[in-house]
Amino acid sequence: MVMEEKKISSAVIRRLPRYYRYLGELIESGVQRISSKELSARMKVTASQIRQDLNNFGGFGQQGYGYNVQYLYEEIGKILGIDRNHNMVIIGAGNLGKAIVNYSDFEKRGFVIKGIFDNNPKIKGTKIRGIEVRMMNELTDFIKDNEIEIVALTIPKEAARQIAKVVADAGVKAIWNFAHTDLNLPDDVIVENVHLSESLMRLSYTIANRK
Amino acid sequence: MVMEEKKISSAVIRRLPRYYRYLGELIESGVQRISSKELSARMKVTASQIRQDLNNFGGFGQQGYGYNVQYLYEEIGKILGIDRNHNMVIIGAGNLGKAIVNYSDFEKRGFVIKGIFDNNPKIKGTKIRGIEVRMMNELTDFIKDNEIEIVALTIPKEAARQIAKVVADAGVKAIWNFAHTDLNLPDDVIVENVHLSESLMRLSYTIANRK
DNA sequence: TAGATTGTTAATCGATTAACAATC
DNA sequence: TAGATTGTTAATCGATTAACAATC
Repeated sequence: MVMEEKKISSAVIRRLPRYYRYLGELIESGVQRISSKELSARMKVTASQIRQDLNNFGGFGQQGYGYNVQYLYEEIGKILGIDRNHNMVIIGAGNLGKAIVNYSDFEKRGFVIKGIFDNNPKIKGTKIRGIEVRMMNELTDFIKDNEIEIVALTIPKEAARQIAKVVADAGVKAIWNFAHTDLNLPDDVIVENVHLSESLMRLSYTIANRK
Repeated sequence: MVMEEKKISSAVIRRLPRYYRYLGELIESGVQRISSKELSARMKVTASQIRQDLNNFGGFGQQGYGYNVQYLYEEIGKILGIDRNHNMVIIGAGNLGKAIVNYSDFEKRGFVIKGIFDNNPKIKGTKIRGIEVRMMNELTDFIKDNEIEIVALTIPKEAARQIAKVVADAGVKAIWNFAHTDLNLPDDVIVENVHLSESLMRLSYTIANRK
């Protein structure tokens, strides 16, 4: 019997990491159980939405009680795939690349930075948080040898479009794209975009159009 | 007679900067006119959506012809509020703050970085792209004296929550928040979040759950 | 047991897509 | 004029909210 997988909407997926973050903070402050109503007040969403969202993945709560914070936190972690490690490389050792390398929380969540790549020979062999900076000609072999799943692109858009193809061919599963361009790649390569200039323009729109 | 302003949905606003980016690239490649059909093919959205989105703001096209690329680009720029300058300060002179300061495209779009603030006395008075690093005690006066509209927060979450209140009181219009927390501020302060860890978790979700 | 709160169905609301008359 | 393509209304689709029976 073939399981008919219910398709989870991207609206739900967008909210999951936020639930995870709030649950993490609840754990830190020693809260052990929470109702959808109380969580909804903190997060400024409806309790109904929380229950609907969670029930896409199964019933994690208990009638009359609410949700066990620790348990729900772990379950959402599993759903998000951060219950295991993901090997990652950063391409572009500029400020943005360095910022990602130095942000230790990613590693805590299982995103292990195995290498940093740049095209500037002057910084070849230098280290950022103990991780060696390598040149681009090593990239394809490095991806294969180190089972790299994720590539973060913090380089200009023209280079990003070109390198994206290279790393897709090398077999990475996903690209975390900070370049100000869309990447046209085969469907089996996941692309998650962080378009900072678009974010800033949305902010500007809101300034310009608020009552 | 009071104008009944039609509320623009956030889904539309999210797409506007992307239209703007594509139109900019069309201008660079010398394209002078484009139909919604052709643009839809490039952007991988429906032509119907493009026409609906644009018609929230007025009729920019011409039947039988399509849209004048330059004109539409400028009109969307006006809608996004980037037809004028916005003074900005960056709080946090770490790698992420530096990345923003050094990314010259923001300035090209009218986001003028007037100051950089940090709490590390060792870098007081140093310059990043010619802009002086100042200490936090100068912040409130600086915001008022320089008509700062936007504050980018690239500092840890605890500091971000505290400084957000300070700059809101100082009268900034909007906060571009890179800290891994939500900011609870009065409704008249606009907050645009860039939660990198949430972006990375969505990517991880997609890896874990793809067919 | 009584009260609380979930899981889930139904109702509503909003966004996207389709269709086509208007018109350049 | 004939062809192309917009602007806009109508139809569809999907997401959010409300309601409530199930149950801890």
